[in-house]
Amino acid sequence: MEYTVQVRMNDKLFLRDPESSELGRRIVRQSIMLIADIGFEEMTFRKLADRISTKEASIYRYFENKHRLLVYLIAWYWQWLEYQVIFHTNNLTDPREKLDRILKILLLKNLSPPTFSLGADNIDVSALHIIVIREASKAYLTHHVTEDNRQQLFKPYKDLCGRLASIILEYRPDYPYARSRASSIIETAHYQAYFMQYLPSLTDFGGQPEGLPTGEDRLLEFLRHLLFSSLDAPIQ
Amino acid sequence: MEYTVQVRMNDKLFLRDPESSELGRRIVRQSIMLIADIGFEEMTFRKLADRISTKEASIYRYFENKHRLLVYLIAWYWQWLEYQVIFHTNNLTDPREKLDRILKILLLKNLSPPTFSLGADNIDVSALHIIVIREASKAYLTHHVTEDNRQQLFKPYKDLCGRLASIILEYRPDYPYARSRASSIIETAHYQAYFMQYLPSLTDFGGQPEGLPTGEDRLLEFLRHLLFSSLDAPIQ
DNA sequence: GTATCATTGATAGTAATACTATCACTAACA
DNA sequence: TGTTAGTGATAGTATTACTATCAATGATAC
Repeated sequence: MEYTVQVRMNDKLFLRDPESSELGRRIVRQSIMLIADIGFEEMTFRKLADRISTKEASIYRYFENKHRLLVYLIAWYWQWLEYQVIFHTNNLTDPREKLDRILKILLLKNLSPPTFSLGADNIDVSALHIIVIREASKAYLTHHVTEDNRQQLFKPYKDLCGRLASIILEYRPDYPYARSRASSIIETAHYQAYFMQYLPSLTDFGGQPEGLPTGEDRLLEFLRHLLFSSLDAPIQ
Repeated sequence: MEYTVQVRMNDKLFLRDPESSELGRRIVRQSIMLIADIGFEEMTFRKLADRISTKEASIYRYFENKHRLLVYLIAWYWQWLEYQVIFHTNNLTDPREKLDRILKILLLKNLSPPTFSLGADNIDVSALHIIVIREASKAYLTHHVTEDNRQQLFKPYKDLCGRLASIILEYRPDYPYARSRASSIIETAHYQAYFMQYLPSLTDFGGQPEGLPTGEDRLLEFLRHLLFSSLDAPIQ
């Protein structure tokens, strides 16, 4: 039996629910491939329309504009990731283990099999992960953050951070920066992954000599050290 | 006597050196005001030209395109910041104190007086700081990072991170993640400052009740704790 | 079976953007 | 006095980010 857990997306994110039609699903799935491929700035609704043999105007019936489509994809990813977190930490009691597991999930390691991937069929989560790393900050680093935030567009990200923060507090109840710690470890994970690939001199995970741990593994080690050193240190 | 230390910018960043003419300087200074005001996406060379009473084509004689102008501004900021770091840590011997000082500089606290501001006259560093927080990542989160990187466009940022990394190693010679620690603390400083202002629920620095430290002060405390807990923790 | 309704295809069009090209003018300089 | 660099002024192009309209289609309701 296959479990596919549908994500309920905020309906401010779209004009017509893309999961409600075949065309809508193609828009979402193929936009992920296209953006991962050529980047968000270079992606246009015309190129996307050509790719899925439809018309620009049809895409506009689902998404108000390009930016909303990006926000939709990112929001979907965070909801998917929160589900992964819930799923993989559910049976754990030790908060340290939970945090450790979450770090791996952030790097898309030890994924649940596709059977359990959230949302309907065939969303390429790896491609989406690439997009999140390179484009997610563009979702909120805009002149209209406040308005977008008022429409709850960033709620999935906030929810994930909130969940992570509460596990941090399980581990260390008197830690005074739980929310900042949560958001900063997530951002750091993505930034370092990006730097590792494109600006490796900004990291310590550059070359991968034979027999040694890969960049990804060392990044994970770094994040672990970063997170637990801050949570284990005395306050003040 | 006034010291103005000229920044020598990478000449790949511009077509004609904007510091070499009055118009060029107006372009740089007013673009800072305009971008800080309306955001990078909304800024156009036409609006900028109108603002300084020149023509679009004249701006294109200095900067190849909008993105290069952004990269130029960001690069200028990093060079300015590195100068601040050198200046303010020069007389210190204790690496811990140096690091502490650098965190303040990252938040633009305890600035050197305008007398010592690097570069020619009247660059509004506070406005530029706002731009760096909101737009700096757009300088490298592009599809053409690799090409831009090959042209050394990000050298100022790398230099700053390198300098910070070497001070980290002064403080803790066997710390294995000096470069990643350097880049991540800088990114975290900016992200948290942004979140604090626009998405405060992602931080712990939201409301500022009377008599308590301001958000900025608590952010600084957080960064201090984050940095030193990681550098003081045992490895493995 | 027919009305109607929602969805898409197809075409067209607009305002703005991101440039490029050209040429005349001016001030500096050689 | 001639040359040149820099700028102003105007014009123009390709593309983008949309909006509008209407016909074709296929499903559903009666």
